Amino acid sequence: MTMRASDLDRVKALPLFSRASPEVFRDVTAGAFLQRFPAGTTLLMEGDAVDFLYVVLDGAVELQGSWKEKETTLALLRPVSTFILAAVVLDADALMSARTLERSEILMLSGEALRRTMKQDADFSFAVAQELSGCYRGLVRAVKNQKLRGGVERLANYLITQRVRQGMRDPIVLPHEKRVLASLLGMSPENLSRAFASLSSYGVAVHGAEVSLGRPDALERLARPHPLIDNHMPPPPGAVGKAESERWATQTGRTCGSVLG
Amino acid sequence: MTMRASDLDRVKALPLFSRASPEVFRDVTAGAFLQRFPAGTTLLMEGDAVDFLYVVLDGAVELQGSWKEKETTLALLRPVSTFILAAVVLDADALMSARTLERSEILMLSGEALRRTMKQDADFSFAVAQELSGCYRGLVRAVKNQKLRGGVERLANYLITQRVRQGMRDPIVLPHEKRVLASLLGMSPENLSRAFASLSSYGVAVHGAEVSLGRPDALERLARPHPLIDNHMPPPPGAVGKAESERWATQTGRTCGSVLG
DNA sequence: GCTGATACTTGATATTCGTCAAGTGACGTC
DNA sequence: GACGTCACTTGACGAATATCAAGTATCAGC
Repeated sequence: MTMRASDLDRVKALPLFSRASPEVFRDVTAGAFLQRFPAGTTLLMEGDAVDFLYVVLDGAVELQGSWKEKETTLALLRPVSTFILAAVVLDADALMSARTLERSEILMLSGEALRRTMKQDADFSFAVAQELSGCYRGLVRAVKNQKLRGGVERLANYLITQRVRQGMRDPIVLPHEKRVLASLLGMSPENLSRAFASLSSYGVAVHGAEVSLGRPDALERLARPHPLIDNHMPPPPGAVGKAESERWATQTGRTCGSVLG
Repeated sequence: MTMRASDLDRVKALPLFSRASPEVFRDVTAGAFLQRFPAGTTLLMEGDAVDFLYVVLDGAVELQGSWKEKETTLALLRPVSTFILAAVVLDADALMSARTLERSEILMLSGEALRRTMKQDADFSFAVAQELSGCYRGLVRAVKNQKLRGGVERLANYLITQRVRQGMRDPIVLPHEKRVLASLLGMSPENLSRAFASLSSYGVAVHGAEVSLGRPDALERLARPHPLIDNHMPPPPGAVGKAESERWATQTGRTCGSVLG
């Protein structure tokens, strides 16, 4: 309801739907609705039944997991991204919570309609499988990043990835609060500060959310970015999904959440 | 070639294929071949192009990722399991290496045939999407396990999961070498030894590959297993896939690798 | 301009974890 | 039966990381 045509176009541009026939797109968006949420709203709790496929059209969403009073960020989503596709396909409970980091516009598509459409249209099913494959590979990268690298190395690679995504501009700007970034990188906020400090000897200078990579070459020798972990990409010409991203191996997209930042 | 009918039956029983029509199953297994490998054989290297969907029919396979001379185990596979489905669907390079831990029988299905069949049959495509969703959720669990728990906690939960899978028998038997287990749990072999030692105060006694959980209740209070991380399951009545496993939320299967052990 | 809240930083300390080194034990070969 | 290999264990040490505490900075609201 109350959905701009331009919003629908942006959804249609997602790799999930870009090759779908008009009928399939109509079926899948039937009964969909657009909703605005303030910052800090919990959209979904771990363990909840999942009835919708969510699409972030504006704002920012954090996916997090928790255990024993501890929380960790699993992914940070910016427009245009979908999330919890896997739970929708299996009609299962959510494995992570989702909360808005800013005031956000979220499109909600009926999970039941999505599953029904999949069973009727092989091409659409295939597109969903491709999307899921991209998400899966994003997580494989995340596990490798987490298990093989130390905190400083994760930060260094994060900065290099951001530099590529932001079109090689020099002062890159951190897209999220540092405490959220710390959680994504798997460290305490205090340690993130110290990690930034220890990167100063490689030319990194921090001023608020602006980070200048003074000597990218030196930083790169430390970070040792690797295409099978970091999935660099050119600055998004259009909305690109994880599946596309994974196929070209030199891009990364928005769909399903940039698990590595 | 030289494939027993019972082998084909076991493949057909995989959730990926169990609901497939005879024609679909014929198409997907066309040109497939069965191969025997000795222990320690590398089936696939990180970065290699992936031409086949692999199915472990006998033996054991380790999936690992590497960076800068370091390696880590991402999953351990026992029969009947498939692997690198995501790379096959996207026709992309492998993000992990695969090597046999024992003498193994591996069935190799043409990736091209699989993709072609998916585009022709919506039901099969849907089954693939379900399988991928299960694999994705397995990885989400793995990331949460890795980021939220310490080494001893990961080991304790691993032991509890094994106990459930092995039908609550008391001396459980570790299904893999301790060094491999250590890599899966994200710690050094030395630290795994120490972690076992520190669990002795909770009743855990180790004799070679046999581990007795003397006081499971005490261990459980330390481990705090959680259904949104650990995916316990009854001992496999038949081959069950990650998708099924994820749907019922109280099972776990073989397909795509038991990422949590 | 003051004030409170919040994010961030910095230091001190404790815990976890990896590495190096030595030693034990099981197993297979000769 | 002696020997070598390899997995595993144990101890000592250092590096990485978390935690607690205090201090700084920024910003919104009064």
